[in-house]
Amino acid sequence: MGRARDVYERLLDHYGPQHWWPAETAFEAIVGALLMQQTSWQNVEVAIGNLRRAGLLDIRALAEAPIPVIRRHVRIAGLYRTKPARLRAFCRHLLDRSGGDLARYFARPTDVVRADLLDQNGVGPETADSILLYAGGHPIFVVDAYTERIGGRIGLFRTGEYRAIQRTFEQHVPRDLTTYQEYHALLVRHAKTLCRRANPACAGCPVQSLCDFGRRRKR
DNA sequence: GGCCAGGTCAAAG
DNA sequence: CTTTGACATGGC
Repeated sequence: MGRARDVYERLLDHYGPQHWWPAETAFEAIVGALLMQQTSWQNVEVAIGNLRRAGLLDIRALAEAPIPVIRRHVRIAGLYRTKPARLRAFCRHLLDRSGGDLARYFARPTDVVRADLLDQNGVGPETADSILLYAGGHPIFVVDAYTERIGGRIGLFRTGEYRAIQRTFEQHVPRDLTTYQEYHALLVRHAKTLCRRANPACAGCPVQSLCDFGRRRKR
């Protein structure tokens, strides 16, 4: 067994299941993923609440809404000059791709959907994989800044290349939807509690000796 | 006040 | 092909 899997067990033991992504529906998960970029979840939550109250948490409604209107609701999530347009364009794409039927949209091989997602403006590897994993039910490992930082720090991989990091996890962790969802969630949870920035005292850390911030780990 | 947050994209080197 | 800058708000 690889260490990537061992780390997972420890994080799960320590924090328990996280039940991510915090979204009611698949579409909400998509909106969240698109808004989440480079912002805090708290702001995204507010933005989504705004959209919901305005009746815009709906593919068709969002696809037809004027940019300034969308902007008013999601401004709090930052990057308000790019996110609203990307959000709307994405909805329009979903519509003419599958008539807004998400189940149908995702009902294709993972690589095919992934490629289609990456073609959309504002959708990079992480956002695409988050959407696949949390909205589409596709078992694919999400690599975010925390994954790279923590994983690199504890020596799970050397590279900084997205696909390579992803492969590392997918090779050592059973290809299971819930497991992938939990692992990602646990890494975020862990980063937010103990491993944020350089934490000199990492006592009580669930990955303990592996979580050695500020110092190169010896092999 | 400065730095950062669950990135992405276009322009340089 | 790798690195760098811009994007923008809110919280600590």
